Amino acid sequence: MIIRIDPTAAEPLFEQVVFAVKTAVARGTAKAGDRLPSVRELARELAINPNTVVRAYEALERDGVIVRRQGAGCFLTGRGSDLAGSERRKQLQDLMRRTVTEAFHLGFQPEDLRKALDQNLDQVQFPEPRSQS
Amino acid sequence: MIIRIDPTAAEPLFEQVVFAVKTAVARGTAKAGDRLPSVRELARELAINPNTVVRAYEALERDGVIVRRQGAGCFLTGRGSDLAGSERRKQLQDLMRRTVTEAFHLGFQPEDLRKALDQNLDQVQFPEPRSQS
Amino acid sequence: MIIRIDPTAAEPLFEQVVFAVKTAVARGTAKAGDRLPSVRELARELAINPNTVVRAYEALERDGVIVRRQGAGCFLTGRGSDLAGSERRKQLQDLMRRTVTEAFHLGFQPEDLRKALDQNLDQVQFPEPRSQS
Amino acid sequence: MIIRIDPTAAEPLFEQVVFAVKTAVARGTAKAGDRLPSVRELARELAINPNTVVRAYEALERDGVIVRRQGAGCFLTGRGSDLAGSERRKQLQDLMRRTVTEAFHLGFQPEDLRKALDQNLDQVQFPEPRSQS
DNA sequence: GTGGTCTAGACCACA
DNA sequence: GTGGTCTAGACCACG
Repeated sequence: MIIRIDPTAAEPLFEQVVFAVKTAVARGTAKAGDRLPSVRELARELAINPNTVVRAYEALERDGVIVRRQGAGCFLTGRGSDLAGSERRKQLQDLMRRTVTEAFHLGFQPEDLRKALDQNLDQVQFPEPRSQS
Repeated sequence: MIIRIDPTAAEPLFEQVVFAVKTAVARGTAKAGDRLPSVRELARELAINPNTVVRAYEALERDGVIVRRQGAGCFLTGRGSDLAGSERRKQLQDLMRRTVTEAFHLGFQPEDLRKALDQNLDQVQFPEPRSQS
Repeated sequence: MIIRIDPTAAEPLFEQVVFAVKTAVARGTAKAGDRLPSVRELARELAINPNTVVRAYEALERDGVIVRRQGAGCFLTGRGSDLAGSERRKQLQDLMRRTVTEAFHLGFQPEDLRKALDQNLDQVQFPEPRSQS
Repeated sequence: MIIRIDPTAAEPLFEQVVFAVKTAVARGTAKAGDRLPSVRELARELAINPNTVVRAYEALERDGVIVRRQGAGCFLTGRGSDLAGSERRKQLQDLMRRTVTEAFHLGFQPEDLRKALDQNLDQVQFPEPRSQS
């Protein structure tokens, strides 16, 4: 898995790592069961503090994206959010509401948003929808 | 203008205020020229420190949403963003990429995102697209 | 980077800091990637309150001159302004109109202004104009 | 003399009035000896508080642009700054240094500044230069 | 009355 | 250690 971060960006480094891993999973670059680089290894690669990597992995485990197995390393789970349905729904709403509001203030029109959404959807490998449920 | 915040939320108080104002503008609840509550007034209403409101209003002015006029008050501008086209474009991409990635990890499908987008677009009063100018 | 301020001047302290940093960048005394003094350090040096430095750094970040990175420090970007062309143009006009008008009332002649402009241009390290890109 | 102000601008109203008068003088729209509108009259015209006009006229008198004669009104002087030579010089330098520095950070090149200066000089009616002195 | 600036001092998040 | 947020309270400038 290739993880790249921009040390000059305003976003905290550990969040950049978290987002990079999530992006890799979403794009299909990494799959369930894959092993993440060790904390020390990734810290060296990215030239950042190991504590920063630890914090990123903690956040990823909290979000259910990885599991940390003592001594063995960190592994990608089959993306599973263990949130209740109502909470999941609310999170999507919050994300989209924020995006739409900010885009409005940037002067975009509905069509711009729909186009941007479709472009980003194209880059993500969604799983086969489970017929019902 | 009604502004509500949640003091228990993780999001900083001043950012909650910023977003509340932006939402009000986007929904058409507040229009260009409208005056915002005074710093002291809003601070009292929300039971927060006046300086926190000041920071929120500063951020809103930075984003071109309001102007602050000493002695007179703070007013909605109605102007859009002053950013260059390339920067605007990049910001929309970042917003949408983040939303799509997070939604993927929450287990949503493309259709869920399209539906959520449309629902949120319905609540926003977009300006008439200017054909020329 | 040497930053000096005059506590007796009418100009707000944080604006003096902002201008001092911008001047250092313009003169080539400080370059992209350079780290600014930490908030506490500069506050101690200038014998002002840390919050005043924070306000200055916030303004510099708003203007795209620096990025502030939590836990790491503040760094010069080297990026230019993100403003749209029309807004950039307007700001230059406003600056120059103000200068010409005030100089007129100070009794200067056009030649004095041209000379003053050239003298100041000499002290600034302008980037190579990019022919393409 | 036509004086117009923009109540939505960030610049304080009284400063806008001051600058409008100075601009009128510089452009030759108003000449030495001309009488300014009375405080009440201008306040009514601009729909602003009379105290704001009073403050503007005080500032103009302080700058030597007008004289206020009890009972008779305010009159334009033949633009005369009573500053010492060194102080005059310093003020021009400060104005130009500020303009050049800000323009640099807006991404302009020396040629842009020279052009902007010449454009603004063209609109100002400079007096015949006194041969020596 | 309004916002603008500054100080003082606290606690938290990031590297 | 760094910056980020929040509180408390002062005094000044503008309308």
